[in-house]
Amino acid sequence: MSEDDDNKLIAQRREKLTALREKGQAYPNDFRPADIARDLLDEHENRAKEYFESTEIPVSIAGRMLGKRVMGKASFAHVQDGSGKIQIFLQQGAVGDESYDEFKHLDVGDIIGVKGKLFQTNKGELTIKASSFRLLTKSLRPLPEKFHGLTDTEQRYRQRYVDLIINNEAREVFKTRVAIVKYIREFFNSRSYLEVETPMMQVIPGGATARPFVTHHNALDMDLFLRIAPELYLKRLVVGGFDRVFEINRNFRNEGLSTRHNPEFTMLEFYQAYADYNDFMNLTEELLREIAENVIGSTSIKSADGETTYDFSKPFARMTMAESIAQFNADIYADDLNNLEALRSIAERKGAKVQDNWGVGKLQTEVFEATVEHRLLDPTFITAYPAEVSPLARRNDKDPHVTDRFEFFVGGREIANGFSELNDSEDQAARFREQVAHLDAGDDEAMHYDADYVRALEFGLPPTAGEGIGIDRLVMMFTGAPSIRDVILFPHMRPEA
RNA sequence: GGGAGCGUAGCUCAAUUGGCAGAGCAACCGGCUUUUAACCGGUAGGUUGCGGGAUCGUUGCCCGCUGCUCCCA
Repeated sequence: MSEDDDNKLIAQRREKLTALREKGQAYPNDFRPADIARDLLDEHENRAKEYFESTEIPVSIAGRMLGKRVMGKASFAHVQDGSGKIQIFLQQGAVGDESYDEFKHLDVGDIIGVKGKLFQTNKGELTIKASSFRLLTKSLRPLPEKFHGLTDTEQRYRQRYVDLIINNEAREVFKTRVAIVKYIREFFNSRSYLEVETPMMQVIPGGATARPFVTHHNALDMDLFLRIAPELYLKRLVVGGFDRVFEINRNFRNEGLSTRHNPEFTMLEFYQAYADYNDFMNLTEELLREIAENVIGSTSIKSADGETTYDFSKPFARMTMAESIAQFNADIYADDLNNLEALRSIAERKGAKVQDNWGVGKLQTEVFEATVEHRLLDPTFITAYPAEVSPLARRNDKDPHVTDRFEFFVGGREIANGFSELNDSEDQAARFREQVAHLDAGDDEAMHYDADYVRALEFGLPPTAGEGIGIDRLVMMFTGAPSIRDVILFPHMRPEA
């Protein structure tokens, strides 16, 4: 945007600011509110009107003035602070002629401090009857209209500060996000997990299959990659003896933008020694049900379009990938899922991607993603992912072609991915070599060979379960947000103009 | 990367077949001492996203660019 986009409205307010400067300090910082709106409302909202006539409750508050209503010699407005908003009432006789005249010339959006006492209006609203007020910060830019608010999605994302000032729902979504993250942190802390931080800049981008961002370290004159996952570092910590660790932090993936993809997003990953993927399905179920009950306040979660609800109260469904394909595709025979030729024609028929060098496991996964994933509405665990698409997961004892892995779905979207960790260093080395072959064949999402990680495994990773949960998608699900941009404060946008 | 739609006053939106670009809110002036989308009267506010083209004439038609939204890969 240009530096000079002033219009007449802004020019008028600049004139008011100039007048303020001439009178003294235009940006004072010596007002200290003793109260916040939410506490005043919680404590006094339900009192009888008469209570305030016999009991004087002196209060002071500071915040942004919204909804100014001047009616001759008396005025109402609301003051919004970080906790909420409360109404103020000014009478010319109470604040004085000069001060009242100043109030009449305040603009909606100005930040003020108010002192007074509580009372209840005839309409029953708890209100501060002002004895005095002060302009603390002049607002130069007009806010969006009070009734419709700011609806333009582009401006809501680019100027999130305006969105937060004016749209209560936006504020609530982000407060819910904070509450969910806080709940998760306490959930793991109370189970003796250590919260750790691992590198954002990695020499070898590992732990997931995705294209990384590249950056450059000048002093070392070498390229570094922004991490696509913390997984391999967290498991190194389990090798080091931290039996239970978790990290909530940013990942970066160099992919397209969509309603479900932001180039940087927040991931929860957690690892526990002497546990397996079944233990983690149980733990996940416990965590999500508790978030629904304690943060959202309901185990039936509304979909983004409001037309469906997802039930978190009953046990989450669990089935293998092969079972789920059979369940949603009456025309696919179970035996064909293990026959490369048959599977290839099924995949083509179902509109899934097919490449010549793909094996049974990859093709099964493509068919699953094309025909099953979007239909998994109520909370569902899908297990037994093919080893071919799970290079870091432990093979199943009975069927080495699949792994002890699950993904978790709600509303047709993947929320979590967990598995018993592959702690056989020789198998891991072989799987890395397989990935490198894909990499050499031109698959720029395939994994690199991480020799230090294999070395760590050679020291001995105890039997361990691990899992990642995408926090942004989790918050979308719990808040019914249609786009990931609604749950990220400052989502990535192309530059303006 | 491909397709469709959108971009008009600070905000929310109009503008008939291509014929003077308008309303509500916000702002400014005036009135009003319990309003809450306050109310009443008046005033002012525009490079119609950017650039080109066709036309006597464009917000509207054509081309290019740009940002956003949705769908697809």
